[in-house]
Amino acid sequence: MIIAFENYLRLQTDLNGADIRRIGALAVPRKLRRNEFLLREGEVCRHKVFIVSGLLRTFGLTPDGSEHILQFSPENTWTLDAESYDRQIPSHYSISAVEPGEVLLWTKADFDGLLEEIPQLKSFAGQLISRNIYSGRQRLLTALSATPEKKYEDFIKNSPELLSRLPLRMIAAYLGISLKTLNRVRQAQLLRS
Amino acid sequence: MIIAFENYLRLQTDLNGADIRRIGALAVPRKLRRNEFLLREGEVCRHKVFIVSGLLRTFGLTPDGSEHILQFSPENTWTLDAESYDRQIPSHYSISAVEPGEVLLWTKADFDGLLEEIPQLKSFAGQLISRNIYSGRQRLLTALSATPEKKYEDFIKNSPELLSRLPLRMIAAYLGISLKTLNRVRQAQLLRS
DNA sequence: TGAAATTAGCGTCAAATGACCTCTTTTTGA
DNA sequence: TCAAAAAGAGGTCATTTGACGCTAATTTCA
Repeated sequence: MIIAFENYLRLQTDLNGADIRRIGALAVPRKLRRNEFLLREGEVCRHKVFIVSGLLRTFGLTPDGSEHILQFSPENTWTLDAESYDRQIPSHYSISAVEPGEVLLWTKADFDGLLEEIPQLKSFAGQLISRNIYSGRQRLLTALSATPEKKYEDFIKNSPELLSRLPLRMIAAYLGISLKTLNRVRQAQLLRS
Repeated sequence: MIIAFENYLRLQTDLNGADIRRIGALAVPRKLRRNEFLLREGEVCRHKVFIVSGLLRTFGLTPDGSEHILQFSPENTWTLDAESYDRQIPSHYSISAVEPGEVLLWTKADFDGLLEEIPQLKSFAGQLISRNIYSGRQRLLTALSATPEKKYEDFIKNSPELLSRLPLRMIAAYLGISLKTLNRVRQAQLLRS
C-alpha cells in the first residue's frame, strides 16, 4: 500500500529515493468501508490524506439536509478540508467513501515537518494546490453559467472514468441539479444519438 | 498612491519599513477609466495587481456572449488570473474596471524576486491565497445549493459595501441568476419588511 | 444466498425561472 | 450642460425545473 504511494511520487515528482522513503515512513495506512466517514462536518481535519484506492467525496450539507458535492477524490489524488486543516478549526464539510478503499494519513505536524525538510515536496504541494485553484475557478464559472446539459457534458469530458463508478444521484449533487433533471438530460442524449 | 499601498502593508503585515519600501519601489501605477480592461480573455496576465481605489471585476464569457462574474476586487485587495499569471499562458477570463480607479502593477519577474528576497512577503501572499481558496469553496457550495433568495442574502451579508456600488445586472451575473429573478427577490424582500 | 436497501427511470403537476418587451428615471461623458 | 447610454422596474408568456409518488431492477452485506 505504501509501495503504491511511493511509486506515485516517483512518477509525479523528481524527489529522490531517500526523501520518498522518508515521506512514506510517516504515513499511517487506513482502510475505508463504503460510506465510512473520514471527516465529519464540525470535526477538525487533522490529517493530509492520499487515496491509494477507492473513491471519496467531499460534500456540504444545506439546512434542509440535502448534500452537495464539492469534489470527488479517486485513487492517486489527495484530499482534506483546507481551511480546517490549515487553521485547525471545525470543518464546514464532510468527507466520506463512495467506494471502499485504502488511504494514507499524515498528521499536520508530521507533514509540516516534511515540507520544511524537503523543498521539492513543498514545490510539488504548491503545484497541486495551484491546479486545484484553477479547476475550482472553472468549476465555479460552469456552475454559474451553464445549463444542466452543458454541466453534464463538462462532467463527462473532465471525468469520464468516474461516470460508471458513481450513482447518478451523486453526479446530480455534484452538478447542482436534481436527479430528475439529470435523467432528462441523459434521456435527451440517448435520443440524439 | 504608493503611500496608500505602503500603509496597507504596514497595517496588514509585520514587514519592516525597508522591505515595504523595496516592494513599493517596483510598483508601476496605472489609472483605469470606467469599463477599461486590465486583462482581456486570450491575453497573458503579466502583472500582479493591487487595487488602490476603484472596483474591478473578473469575468468569463459564455459562447452565447453573456458575462459571468467570478470576483469583485475593491480597493485594498489584489487581483489577477492565477493560471495565466503563474504559467504565462493565455487567460480564460477578463478583468475590467467597474468604477474608475488606480492600481499598482508588478511584473511577474519583479514580484517573484521580491518573494524570494522577503520571506515574510511570501508568507503573507500565502495567507491571501489560502483565504481565496476558502471563500471560493464556500462560493461554489452556495452556487450549487442555494436558491436565488439565499444567494442574494449571502451576497449582502458578505459584501454589504458593494451593494450600492454595483449595477444590479452585475450582481445578477455574479450570483448566476437573471436580472429578472434578482428583481423579484428584491421585490419580495421589500414586501416582507 | 436472500432479504433489505439502493438506484434508475418515469408520469404528473405546480412553481420558478428566463426571454422579450416597454417605459421611466438616473447616470455618464463629451 | 445636455444628448445618449445605462439602469431600474415591471408585464406577459413559454419553458424549465423540481417535488412527489410509484415501480422495477440492481446492488449490498449480513
